[in-house]
Amino acid sequence: MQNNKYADVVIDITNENVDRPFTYAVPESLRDSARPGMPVLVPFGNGGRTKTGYIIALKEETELDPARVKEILGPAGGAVTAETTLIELAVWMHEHYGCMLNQALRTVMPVRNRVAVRKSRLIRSCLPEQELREFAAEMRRKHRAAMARLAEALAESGGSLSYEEAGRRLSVGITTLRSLEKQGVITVAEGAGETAPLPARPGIVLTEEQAAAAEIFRADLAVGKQGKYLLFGITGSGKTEVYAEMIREVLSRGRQVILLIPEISLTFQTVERMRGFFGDRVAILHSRLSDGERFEQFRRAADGSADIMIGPRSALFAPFSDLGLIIIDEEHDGAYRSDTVPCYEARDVAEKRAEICGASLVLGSATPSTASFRKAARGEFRLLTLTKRAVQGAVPAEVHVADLREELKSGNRSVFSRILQEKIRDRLARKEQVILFMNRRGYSSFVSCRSCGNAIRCPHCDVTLKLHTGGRLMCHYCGHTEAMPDKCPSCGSPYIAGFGTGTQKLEELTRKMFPEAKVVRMDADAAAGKNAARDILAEFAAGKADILIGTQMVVKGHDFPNVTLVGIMAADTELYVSRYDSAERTFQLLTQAAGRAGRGKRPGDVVIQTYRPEHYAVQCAAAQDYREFFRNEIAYRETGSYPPVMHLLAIQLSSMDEELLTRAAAGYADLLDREGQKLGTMQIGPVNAPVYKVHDYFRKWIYIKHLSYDILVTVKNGTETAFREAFPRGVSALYDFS
DNA sequence: AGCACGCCGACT
DNA sequence: GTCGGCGTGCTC
Repeated sequence: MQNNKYADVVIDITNENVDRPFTYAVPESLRDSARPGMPVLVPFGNGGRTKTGYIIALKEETELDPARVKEILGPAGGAVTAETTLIELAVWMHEHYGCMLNQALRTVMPVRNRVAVRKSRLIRSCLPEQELREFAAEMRRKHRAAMARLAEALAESGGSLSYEEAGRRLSVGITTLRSLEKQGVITVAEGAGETAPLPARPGIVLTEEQAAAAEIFRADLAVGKQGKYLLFGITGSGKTEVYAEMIREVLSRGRQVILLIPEISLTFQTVERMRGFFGDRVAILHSRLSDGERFEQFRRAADGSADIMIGPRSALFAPFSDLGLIIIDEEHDGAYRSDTVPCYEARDVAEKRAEICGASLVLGSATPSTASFRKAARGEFRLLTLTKRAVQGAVPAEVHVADLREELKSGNRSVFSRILQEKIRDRLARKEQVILFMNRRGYSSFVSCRSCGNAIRCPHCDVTLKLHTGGRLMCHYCGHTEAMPDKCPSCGSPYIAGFGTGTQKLEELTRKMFPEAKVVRMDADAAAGKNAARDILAEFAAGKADILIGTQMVVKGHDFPNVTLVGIMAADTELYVSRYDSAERTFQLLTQAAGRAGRGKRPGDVVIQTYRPEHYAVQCAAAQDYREFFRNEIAYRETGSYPPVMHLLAIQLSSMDEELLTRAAAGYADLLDREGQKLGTMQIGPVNAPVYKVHDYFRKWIYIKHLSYDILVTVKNGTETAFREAFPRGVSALYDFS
């Protein structure tokens, strides 16, 4: 039976009117190769213009008048045919996120033209090229350290080591080892080698806990069960080794694996270790690959020359033919949420893809998202726990909370609490290192006039300008800069000054307070300047500086064994942001920052400075008690009817015309009200976005809540068209479900 | 999204 | 008289 005469093709045009399949005839030349998931060129419209489309189904007949059916012109270049399972996934995304079919298809197509235009162009952060170079440098350092350890071991063993012994010393896999042997660096003892071909057995020894977690997974696989797991393991408990063991199990059954990581640059270590374990069977995606390089990585997944795809959320769509496992590392990370249409959450899409493909799902974190931990608590995910540090002798840091209100009362007006000052002095005396974490870059948080109180604002955004060193004022939302004026623009008074503290001012204050210390700073400004990120971090890692000051950038991933003190200067900035998940974000940040101290064998200290020491996010982070945090947080979500207890549809309306936006938002709210009456939704808004104007665009939000996710999708689909008809231009709407 | 078809104002 | 405005309507 030749079921391929006609094809259902979704045209790549983003418009509701054409958001459906069109039937085309498959030409003789494509009868063999046409498959669902294939990108094709087709004539479309009265003008017969050529458009790209995606075959989503093949069929033998059509009810259309044959004279009206046009023929596919040929395959569209530059893309790999998607797996049929990915088409199913795209259809699900279309329904689940209320986006158009072509948008969903574009998202799952293995290679497409880059369209990743951020909807809010925030300040450029650390340059990716620099990040990559920095990682390369870090890897070289790690390699050197490993070689030193190995040399020591070799000397002890009299020159030859078994693979297993060498692997244990180095904490690496056999593939690495083989290449070392080739280079003549090591000699492997007779008969000690592993004979198994790929997948290579990772040359690691699991701790009891790690082995137990891996064994639960293995036992499920052995009886053909594709489970969903939450691997909840404290910082340093060795989740990566467990992943490696799980991956090995799945590969040995001839199936493929996707490993998602939040950002390649910050988890370079994980990537390198996986490459060490599994060698050239690993394909890697990252943001700096050219289209051709991306294409190559996806092609390797499609043609079977790679079994493991590691990358950010787009790696989720790797075109594997028999996907057996999806792992999401650091599953709580915000980078797993797409900020372009469709605004999908990689965790949820991964769960769906795993279901479609009959694959297992593993989410891993030291601070699981409230949503995932709730699923584990309700038995939807199997909870696997790692409670002990894998490194022998590593001690968890001791956490101190400094109440900044008390400091002020006692007359301490500096940004350093007394306990932090004391501990910094102690570390300087002991030649140990310190990280100071400050969540605000720039010099001052705003500049205002002492005479009239006027604060200088960005002309394009609804925020104050931040003072940076060199007398420039900068907008952290749109990047606008201007010179610091010498008198108040509104009253002419010369008494204008910066208030509040940013990283640059903190650097200055630190130098003043600890003149003997060598201080370096690492934030978006420093990383973009001539002192590139890698130089700063390399300098610090090499012990050439005593104190590192930085934003989030310094919190993630980096491992500095000589750091025994972390100071979190203002732990509560996030808590003042009106988002239902700000406590969760605060807790995660504090826990992660605390994890930077005491990575080695020396005991570490963390000082959390805050105006809200009583807040449970601060308390639980200080006590390093995730479960207690979860209990508090889920209770808060229940009382506020927030996700994951109820589902939330956030509709963002934006326009350059404020008056039009106000009318459109009111009109949309009416529509939603009428629709919602029938369906029993809760509605909030329209309200102005927390930052009302960005880049000259005004933004308003409308929130809809309901216990049923599907009801929210129904509401969206039932009102969108009417809204577009009422306000055809000048206002854009963005839909975000959670 | 585009492009065609279709009914009303100021220009060669 | 015709060139051209952009309001509906359709695209396999």
